[in-house]
Amino acid sequence: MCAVASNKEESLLKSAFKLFTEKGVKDTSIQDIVNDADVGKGTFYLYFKDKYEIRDILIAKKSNKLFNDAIKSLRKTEIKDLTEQVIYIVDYVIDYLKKNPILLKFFFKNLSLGLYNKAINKIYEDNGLYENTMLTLFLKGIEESNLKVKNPEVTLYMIIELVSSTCFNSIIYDEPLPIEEFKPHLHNAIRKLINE
Amino acid sequence: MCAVASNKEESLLKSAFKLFTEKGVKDTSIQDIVNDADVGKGTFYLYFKDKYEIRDILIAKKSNKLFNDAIKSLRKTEIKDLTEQVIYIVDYVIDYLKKNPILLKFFFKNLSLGLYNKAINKIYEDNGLYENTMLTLFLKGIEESNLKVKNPEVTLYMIIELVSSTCFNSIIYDEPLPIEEFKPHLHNAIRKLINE
Amino acid sequence: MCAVASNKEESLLKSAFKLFTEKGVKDTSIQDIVNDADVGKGTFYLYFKDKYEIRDILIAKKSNKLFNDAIKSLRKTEIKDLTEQVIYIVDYVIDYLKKNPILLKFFFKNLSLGLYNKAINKIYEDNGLYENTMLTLFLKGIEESNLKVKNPEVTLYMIIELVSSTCFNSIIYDEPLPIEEFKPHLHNAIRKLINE
Amino acid sequence: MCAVASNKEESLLKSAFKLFTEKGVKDTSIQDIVNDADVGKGTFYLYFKDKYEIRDILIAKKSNKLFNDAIKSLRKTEIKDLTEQVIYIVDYVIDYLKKNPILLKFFFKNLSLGLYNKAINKIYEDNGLYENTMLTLFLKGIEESNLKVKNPEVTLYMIIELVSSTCFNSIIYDEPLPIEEFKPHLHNAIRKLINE
DNA sequence: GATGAATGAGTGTTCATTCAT
DNA sequence: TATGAATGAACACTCATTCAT
Repeated sequence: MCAVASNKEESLLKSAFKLFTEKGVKDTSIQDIVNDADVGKGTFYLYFKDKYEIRDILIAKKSNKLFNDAIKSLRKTEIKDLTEQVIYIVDYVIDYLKKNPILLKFFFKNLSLGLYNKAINKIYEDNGLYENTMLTLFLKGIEESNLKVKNPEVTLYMIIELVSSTCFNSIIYDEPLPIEEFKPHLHNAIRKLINE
Repeated sequence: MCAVASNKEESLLKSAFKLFTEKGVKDTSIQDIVNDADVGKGTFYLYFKDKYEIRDILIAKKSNKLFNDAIKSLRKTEIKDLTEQVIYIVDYVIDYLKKNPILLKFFFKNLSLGLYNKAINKIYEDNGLYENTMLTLFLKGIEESNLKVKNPEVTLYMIIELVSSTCFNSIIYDEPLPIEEFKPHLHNAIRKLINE
Repeated sequence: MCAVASNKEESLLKSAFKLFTEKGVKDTSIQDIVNDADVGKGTFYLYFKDKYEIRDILIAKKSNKLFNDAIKSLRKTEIKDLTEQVIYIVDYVIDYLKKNPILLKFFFKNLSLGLYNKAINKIYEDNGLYENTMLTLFLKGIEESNLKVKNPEVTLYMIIELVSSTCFNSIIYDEPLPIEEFKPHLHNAIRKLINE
Repeated sequence: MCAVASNKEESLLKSAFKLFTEKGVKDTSIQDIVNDADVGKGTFYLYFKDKYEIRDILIAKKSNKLFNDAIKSLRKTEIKDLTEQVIYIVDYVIDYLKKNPILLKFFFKNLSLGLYNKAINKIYEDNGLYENTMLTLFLKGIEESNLKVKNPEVTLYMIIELVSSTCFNSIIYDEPLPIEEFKPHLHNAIRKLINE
């Protein structure tokens, strides 16, 4: 009776995610996806325009979930300082991705974490996924604290880009340092970027 | 007298670069390259393993040239402060890419500016391209100055990743700000990251 | 009281005609037709075997209407000479198709005007559309006049084939002459073919 | 040493013709053609743009050959009267097609005999196939005779269209008459159309 | 070293048709 | 009667790679 997402659509998303993270988007064909989902090829086109639409939907859903989880977890702590809150979330995400390097590769190979990506944002909006973003958290945090951040959007943007572009190499290749050694530098950099 | 790269190889590199920046790597076939270079298709395989090898070689060569040019230009100025030297180079590169957005796309869509990328670094080494890197400049600069930078490699790495990941969107999409408005924030961030 | 064609069937015929003349038969899918008719896909198969059945029905109905209109219009004139009557009808049809080149393409690309086409004639019979054909007009005309036409069916057949095969190129491509310049030659040819 | 048409290209043309006449152009896929020709699928695209290019080439070649043969045969006769020459050629073509109804279908289903078709004419020109056309024969014939034909191009055009559109049904379906019974009517019609 | 004809696995996409509801 | 989700065979077309010359 209740509105359930079609089984087939769900299967396709599941299989696509599995294959994308296993073999990469480029090396996954639509044939692979429908084989794995055990549906007809035409069924794919009933729900998605092409491989890239399903990819973007997956990035939006998965990254939204990850950030929401991070924020939920933050809420359970006593951390009040905004800078430390940001660092907490960054660490939460890093730790999660450290344990899921496949997901890490999937995210980073495909349009960063998507927080500022137009195509992805479109999907967020289409699916009402935008309740608790880092940005709203950050903006509220600045209001509530007595921090003076000149242009908070830009600052957060720089932090996210810095984190995402450095951590990929650090987690995957231990370059320029293994992630655990790199973290303090990153925390330090974040503190400098936030504080005047 | 010295070993000159074969005419054919040179032609292929030239044509590949032209086509990659015109149409993108994905939409350039090996057929396109050999047609433009006016050599046989088999000849391509005499010099390169595949399309991606020629792409990586081009990124290494072109980015090396850009940085060398930036450093040469810096030498002609009177700037002595290391932080300002880094900012000068960053601006030099930004201004260059602003005028060559196609080159920008080519670099950024393909493995960042490549300064810390393994595949690219392999090529640097294979071709002895590593004389005047930003890193040696930076390290020397710190020695000569009385700056206290704890881990200069990591700091420079973070600066480069921050610059490259933010500037692409800024130059191409004016997001989160047009590049000229974004620059002061970037300069500010670089100053914070370098200075204790 | 009498058997009215189902609303759905009527809708499908209407939509199919619209789409066939807009985009051509080949480029119109059954999906297009049922979308336009606002009925379910399965409904199509309730009334028609496939796309080509609906096409043939449309050709039969539309060409029948066009000839009937031509004959009605002829009746309002004072033309008594049979040859001139045939020419009048030919011109009526040409003028109509000149104003509806899309319909022209639809007719001609699909089995001539259908007057002697087996599949189409089958439909004429199935639908009792055969009251006022050119053939009966022509045969009656010969009886009533004192013309000596050896084999009137064959003669009319040749005239119709001549007209239909030449006029398509003339109206659409102005080849070998624009239709208005071509008409006198055609009239002349018809006169020769009818008169001994 | 001498310029031979590639074996593969020749094979493809041969197989395509065989399959087109057996099953029709629409029901022949490129896969069918390359299977029959025993070459790789890519080889097809080395020589032809698509199915329709190979079709048009075949129509041009085959129809050119047929008309040339007809004219050669005419030269061996003593027929001097232009009208009778035209009728001779028409009969030659009809008789040939009567014996090759598959070729007949192939021609007629695809753009008439191609004498006035733009796409086909392009191929004629590209291949220098245009030495002895019916048109040049007809024009010369009129010059040499003392016939008064107002617009010979248009007249010949009408004759060819009349013949081709009527004979198809006559040969294939015996409608409106079997071809041998229809011929006299056709001859008669041709005589009327040529003579003032 | 240099060539380019030949290959065929692989791709994304379409669409007539079925059938459980 | 009416539906439309599901299907999968079929399609045209691409292109990296090979290899005989």
